[in-house]
Amino acid sequence: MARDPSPAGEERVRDADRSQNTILAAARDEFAEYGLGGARVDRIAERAGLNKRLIYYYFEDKEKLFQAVLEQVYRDIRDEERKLRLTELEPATAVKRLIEFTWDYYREHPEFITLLNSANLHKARHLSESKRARELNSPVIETLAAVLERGRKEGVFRGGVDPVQLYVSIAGLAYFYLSNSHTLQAIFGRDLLAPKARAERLSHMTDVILGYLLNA
Amino acid sequence: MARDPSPAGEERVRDADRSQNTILAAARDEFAEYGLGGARVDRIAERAGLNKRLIYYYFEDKEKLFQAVLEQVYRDIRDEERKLRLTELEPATAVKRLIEFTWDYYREHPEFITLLNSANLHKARHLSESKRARELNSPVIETLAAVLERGRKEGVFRGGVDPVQLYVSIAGLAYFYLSNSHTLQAIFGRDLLAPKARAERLSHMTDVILGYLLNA
Amino acid sequence: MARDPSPAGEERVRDADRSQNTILAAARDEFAEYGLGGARVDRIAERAGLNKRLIYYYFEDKEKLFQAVLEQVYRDIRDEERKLRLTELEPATAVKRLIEFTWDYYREHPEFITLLNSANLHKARHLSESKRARELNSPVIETLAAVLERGRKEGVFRGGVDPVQLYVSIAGLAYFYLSNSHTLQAIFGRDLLAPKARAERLSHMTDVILGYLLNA
Amino acid sequence: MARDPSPAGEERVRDADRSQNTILAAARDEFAEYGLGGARVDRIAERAGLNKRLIYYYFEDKEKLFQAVLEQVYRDIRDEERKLRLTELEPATAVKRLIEFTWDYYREHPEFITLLNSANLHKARHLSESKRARELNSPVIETLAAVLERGRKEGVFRGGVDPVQLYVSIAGLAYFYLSNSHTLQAIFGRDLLAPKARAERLSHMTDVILGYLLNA
DNA sequence: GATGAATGAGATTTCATTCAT
DNA sequence: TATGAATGAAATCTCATTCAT
Repeated sequence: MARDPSPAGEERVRDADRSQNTILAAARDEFAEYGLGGARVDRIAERAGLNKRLIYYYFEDKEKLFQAVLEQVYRDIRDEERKLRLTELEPATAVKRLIEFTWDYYREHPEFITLLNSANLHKARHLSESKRARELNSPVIETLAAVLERGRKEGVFRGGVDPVQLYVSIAGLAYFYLSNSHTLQAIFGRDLLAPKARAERLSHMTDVILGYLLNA
Repeated sequence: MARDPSPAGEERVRDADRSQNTILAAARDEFAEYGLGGARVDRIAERAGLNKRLIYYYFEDKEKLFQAVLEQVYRDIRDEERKLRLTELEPATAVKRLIEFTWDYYREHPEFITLLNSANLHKARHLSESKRARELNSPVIETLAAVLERGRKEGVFRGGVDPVQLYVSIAGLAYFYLSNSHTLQAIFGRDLLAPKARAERLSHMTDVILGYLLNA
Repeated sequence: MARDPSPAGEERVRDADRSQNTILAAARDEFAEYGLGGARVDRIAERAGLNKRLIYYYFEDKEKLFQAVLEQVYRDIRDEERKLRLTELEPATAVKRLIEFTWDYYREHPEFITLLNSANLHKARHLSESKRARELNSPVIETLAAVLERGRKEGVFRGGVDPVQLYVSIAGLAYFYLSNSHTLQAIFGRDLLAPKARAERLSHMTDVILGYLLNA
Repeated sequence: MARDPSPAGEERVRDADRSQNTILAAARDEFAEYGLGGARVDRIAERAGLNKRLIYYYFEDKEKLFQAVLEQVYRDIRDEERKLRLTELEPATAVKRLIEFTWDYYREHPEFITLLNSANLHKARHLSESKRARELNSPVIETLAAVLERGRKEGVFRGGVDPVQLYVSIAGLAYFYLSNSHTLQAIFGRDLLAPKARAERLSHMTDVILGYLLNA
């Protein structure tokens, strides 16, 4: 039986897809490391092992590529958040789980933090111009609302807590520590990313949020 | 009597100082708006209304200028922190005061936030190379330690609270909300900087921190 | 009866011809709009609704395509000129007819003008390399010679008029006005292509040529 | 007496002026030879013997440079036209003088022709955007009007001749022959720029215009 | 005959920096 | 102290063309 030299249509498509994804991953790393302004298209091509021209072929220009990267990293975190299944846990456990998840995700995806900072430096123009911005809303907000409500009903949580505010607070406690770890270290002289320091931070964050939420 | 075309020594020095400060302010705005990578030396000169060459004359190169800007904005916030006089207040009031100060300062100095983000994107290299990094340590840490200790002694605060962790947490609650306001708005569709939203955020932050600190 | 997926030979040939003509028309428009240097192969493919590769398949490269376009537009005008039948008219009427034809043809085929300008910018290299250049000679020259001779014999036209010079003059009177209408308009502030202005130009051209030719 | 190493202020200014003029001349030649689309900024810098960056320093970008070139060549021809002093001549001599001038100027400045063609290919956008477009109006129009009027009064010229139409016609007779000399040659097989052919063309043009203008 | 993916060379433009005074 | 002119290196992006079916 002879080898078929012409691949099926789907396979051809997959090649284009693969190239696009390779570029996307390379771009994500480059943008994360240098920011939008400091990123170099040449370096992205090099990282991807693909011709620079192909980047323009698929993504039009640097700005659009950045937008594509942003959409991608948001989709990634949302996918993970969707897997959390917080409603199946006790309210306090659910909140603890969310704090841990947030902390771990940010730690394991430092690119997410720098990319978000870059996006905000540009006033999130790349997101507001995105047609998919709608889909990027966090699925956690709704689950967290349910968790808070259940906790309140069961008498363990205080009432009147806005789930968006709480979500932002949890994020903020983790984000600031990790995003600014270099300046904090330069100024305080502590190694904030040493295992012990990291454990202490997570513990502190949990104390703060639960200390606030739990009824005495 | 002939006009003297060359100003006296002191005057020249004062001019030099003024030029330096003008450049510094222009650079701060430019770096804040575009980040280190996106900032343009030409634009800084234009903002300052001074010749580009002067920038190199006084600050050697773009990186050193960025470093000078960073040191300056840190000195500015530390100066303000020093005016807080938290020890003169009741512990809970002192903490509330610190939260409000942090929130207001970040709000009124958005350039501080973007500059810090830029510094961290570059792994705070500009700070660690600075000879004045030592002076940039926050005077609040020590005062906050005293406040926490007094609160604990008076029985109003829980014990075992690390002042650095708390300081970072307060900063984080404010910083993340303001730094990421553009992406948050693009995704949640809320205007986070409307007066009402701002008041709610400050109120929530205070609730979280005091809820955590105060004994029942 | 099974569907035949491959069209019959003749059909395929007809498809090929059609594709070639589609490309040719698209290329003519593109070259006319942007010149040889400014034309984009991508845009030609887009205009033709065909794959870019086909252009190379049929025409080898951009230069050869331009050459093919040039030959085509010359063939087109020569075909129209052949339909004029000037010898069947009175000499003065024949000349008037030629002036009107020239004016109308240039007006209705602005692409002819810009293509000729492009060809001349490149020193007509695309024509001199063409094997069909011979066929591009105007059939009008000979008829015009006959018309002039008859007019002279009948005593209505002056003698000693070179038909090529006259042909070029008629063309020039129309061509310059239309080719340079944009700059003329920018400078004189008149709208040269308004109906009234157009009628005046044709009238003037006829006056000039007949004023020159006709005996008193 | 020591050489003064610092040139006077005016001399410094002249250096910048000289650079600008050098660039302008180089750009004029390049644009004339290759058109706007085909011109290369690199080649302009090379022709000028100056750093490519300087072109952007003085002229912002390629389009603005083209605009500056256009303004310049228009100013040049207008300056020459102003020197004509047609009103001092007999009407018929004045018109002959204008025809000769137009013919000679176009012959000696082939760049003017190709630049105008380029400008028109771009719909004279570079002129209409120019603030100096007003100044580019030909001074000849008014003088020609006076000449025509005087000729009519003296009974040598026909009446009712629009000076703009006549100006355009004279230009057209010369322009078309020279602008399209390459295609004409490729098609007619004549060398249109040989001395004899040139003399014949000028003679023919004069015959046409005066044949039209002069009363019998 | 027809096509989407890919590429190398080169285009315009940008930018930090230095020169010359 | 201050400045306009000038530059080399490198950035983004373009374009005609070819590859692989």
